Amino acid sequence: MSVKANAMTIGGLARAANVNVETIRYYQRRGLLSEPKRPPGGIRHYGSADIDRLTFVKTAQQLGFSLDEISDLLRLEDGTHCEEASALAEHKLKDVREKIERLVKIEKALSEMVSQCHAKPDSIACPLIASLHEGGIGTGSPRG
Amino acid sequence: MSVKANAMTIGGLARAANVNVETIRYYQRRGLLSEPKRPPGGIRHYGSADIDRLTFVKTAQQLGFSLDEISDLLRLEDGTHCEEASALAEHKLKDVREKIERLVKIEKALSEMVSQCHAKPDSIACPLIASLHEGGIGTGSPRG
DNA sequence: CTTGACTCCGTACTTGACTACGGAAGTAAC
DNA sequence: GTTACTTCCGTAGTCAAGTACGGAGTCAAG
Ligand SMILES: [Zn+2]
Ligand SMILES: [Zn+2]
Ligand SMILES: [Zn+2]
Ligand SMILES: [Zn+2]
Repeated sequence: MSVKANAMTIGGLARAANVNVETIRYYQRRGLLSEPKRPPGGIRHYGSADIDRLTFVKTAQQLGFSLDEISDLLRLEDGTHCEEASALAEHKLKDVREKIERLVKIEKALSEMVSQCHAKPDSIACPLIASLHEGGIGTGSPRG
Repeated sequence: MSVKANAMTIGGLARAANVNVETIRYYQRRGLLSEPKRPPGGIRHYGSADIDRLTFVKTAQQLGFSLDEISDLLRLEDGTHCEEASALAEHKLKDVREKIERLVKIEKALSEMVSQCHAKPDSIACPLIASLHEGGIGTGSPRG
C-alpha cells in the first residue's frame, strides 16, 4: 500500500509515520515501540510493522488514550483479550462523553456571555466580565 | 452578601474559595491576585473581594481560559473594554467548538469499535484492536 | 580521505498549573 | 510559657509528553 520499505533508518521511519525522531526514541524508552537490534556497530533498520505500531499509538492517542493506557492496549494486542480491550474502550468512551458534556456547558456559557456583551455595547460594565465573577459553570472542579 | 468576613487569613480564604493555600500564593506570584500589605511583622488579611477574584479566575479557568488568558481578562476587568473582552471570549468559543467536534468524532470512533467488539465475541482478532492499526480519526494531529 | 548528513546515547530542558519542603516567626489554646 | 497550629518566603519538585543538546560513531558521496 502506501508503505515504502523495510530498510528505513529511524529518520525514515519518523518521516513515514509523521513523527519526530526523538518521539520514536522516547516511545522506545517507554516500551511502546521495540528497537530492532542493530548489526554490530551499525545502525538500526525499521520496517512497515514499526509504522503500523506508530499508527496504532497515534490513533489511540487521538482517541484520548494516554501513553500508559496505550501500553495496556498493546499488551492486549494479540487480539484474544476482547473483553479487556472493550472494557478499556468503554471506560474511555465514558470519559469522552463526559468531556463533551462539560464542553457543551462551557460553550453555552461562553456564547451567552458573548451575545450579552454584544447586546449592550453601551452598558457601563461588560456583562461578560461580570459573569465571570459569578462562578457556577458547574460540573468538574479542577481540584477534586 | 453571602461572604463572611473581611478578616480572613490566607488559610481562611483558601477554605472559602475552595482552593489550596499554595495555589493562592502561586496566583499572587503570577499577578492574578494582589497581596494585601501586612501590618508590621504580622499576617495578611483577606476579604470578600479576594474570594470574588478567585471565583473569577476559577470560573474563567473552567471556561477553558489559561492563566495567561485570565491575566488578559483581568486587565479588562474595569468593564470598559467590552470589545476586547468579547474578542477573547469569541476566540475561546471557537476553540471550544473545535474541541467538541473532535471529541464527537472520537466518540463515534470509540463507540463503533466497542459495538463491533461486542458483535463478534468469537472472532479471532479483536476488531477494536484491529481498528487502531488503521489510523485516520482525522482532524487534529497532535503535531501540526 | 574528507566532508556532511545521519544515528546513537544519555541527560537535561520545556510547558502549565500547581504542590511540597524547610525553617523562621507570628498567634491561639491551655 | 509552652505546645500546636498557621503564616511567610524562597526554592525545588511533580506530571505528561515530548524536545533539545552534546559528543561520538557510521555511512554515502565526491
Ligand atoms: Zn474485541
Ligand atoms: Zn467582582
Ligand atoms: Zn462586554
Ligand atoms: Zn497491525
